[in-house]
Order: sequence, then C-alpha cells, then structure tokens
Amino acid sequence: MKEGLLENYNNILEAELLQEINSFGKYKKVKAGTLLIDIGQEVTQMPLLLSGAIKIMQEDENEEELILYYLEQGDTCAITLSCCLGLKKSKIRAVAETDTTLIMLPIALMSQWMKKYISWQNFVLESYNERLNEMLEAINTLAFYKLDERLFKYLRDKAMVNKNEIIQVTHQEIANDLHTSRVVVSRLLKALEREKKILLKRNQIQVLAL
DNA sequence: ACATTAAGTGATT
DNA sequence: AATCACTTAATGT
Repeated sequence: MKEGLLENYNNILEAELLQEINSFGKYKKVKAGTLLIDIGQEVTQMPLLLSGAIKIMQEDENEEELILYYLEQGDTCAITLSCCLGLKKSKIRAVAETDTTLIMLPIALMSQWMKKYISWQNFVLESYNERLNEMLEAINTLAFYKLDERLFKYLRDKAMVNKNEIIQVTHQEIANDLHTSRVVVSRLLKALEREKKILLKRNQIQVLAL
C-alpha cells in the first residue's frame, strides 16, 4: 500500500476502494513551487493530498492572481471533479505551496467510482462543499475586509498551511498576492509588528498571534 | 569591497 | 491606498 494512503483515508474510504486507489493511482512527490496544473490545461487526473499543501488560484485578464483556497492533507480538488462531468479544461492554477506528496487518479475512473462506492460519493460531495465554503470565505474577505485585516489573515493562513509560524516571503510577493503595492505592505506589516502580532526579518515573517 | 535585492520612510496625490 | 523618490539594511560574489 502506498505510503500515507491508509493514514489519511482509511477512516473515510472503504477497503476495496483503497485497493483500487492503490493500484490505479500514481504516487507523486513534488517540491514547493511546482506548477501542478495551469489554466486552460487539460485535466486528466485528480489529486488526493497525502501531505503538504497546494495553493489554488484564478487569474484575471491582467495576469493577476487571486488565491481561492489551499488544499491540505486529506483534501482533493473539487474543481477538478467538475472536469470529470464533461468540462475538460482547468479553470484554475495549482501550485505546490510546500513540498507535497499526493496520489494522482485518472479521471476515467471517477464516474464508475461514484456509482460503485458510497464512501467515494460522500468524500467527493463533502470535498465539494468544503471548497465552496472556502471560496465564499475568500470572496467575503475580499469584499468586506480592509487591507490590514486581509494581510493578517493572509499571514495566518500561510503559517497554517505551512505548519510553521515562520513564513518565508518578501513584501513584494505578498503585495502581488493581495493586489497592492510593496510599499503599502511594508507599512502595514510595520504596523502589525508594532502591535506585537508579527516579527519582521528579511525574507521572513514570524506570526506571533496565531 | 562592490553590486544586487529587500525593506523602510517622507512627501504627494 | 498608490506612487515616487530616496535611504538604509541584508546578502551574495
């Protein structure tokens, strides 16, 4: 049995299905920063996360990225699931946020698994629901939060998925993710540091108030 | 020691 | 909150 499969999915998925996953899935190990799928690419596989985290984002006309949500251990990507129902092109971009291990499942198997395994149905629907909720939260944050609140939430989320309160980022990268300028980020970060919520170093931020 | 890149800041809009 | 223009600090060669 593939490493990590049982630990993550034994309680959710039935034994027979786990066997199938084990034999048809491809085990993959990727480094942080790896592009797993890009917008417009054909979706042929569906990921099951064993460890690590993946950042899922959308892109607008100006090539600006918008973070939709993170996939974490035990998650799968619901957007991929819709591709199994006819839509074939990816609407999103997925980049490994940390070093990640996952199992890639051929989408050809999805529809038969949906019929064959109740546990798979549940897993998929539940995942779909989780993704939707996370996206609603992202929209909510974007629409109603002020930039300083968004920034802090961004840092906390990042610390969370990295399982480390010390985050490796530059102010410029944060600015890109939040669609603002580096100067503004630097100033807001300074303010957060004064509030003793974070600690600033070059290329690195420590989140104190998790 | 020098160049490059990241971060901090005042002033202006 | 964005932009400019500039300074200071950290890091690589």
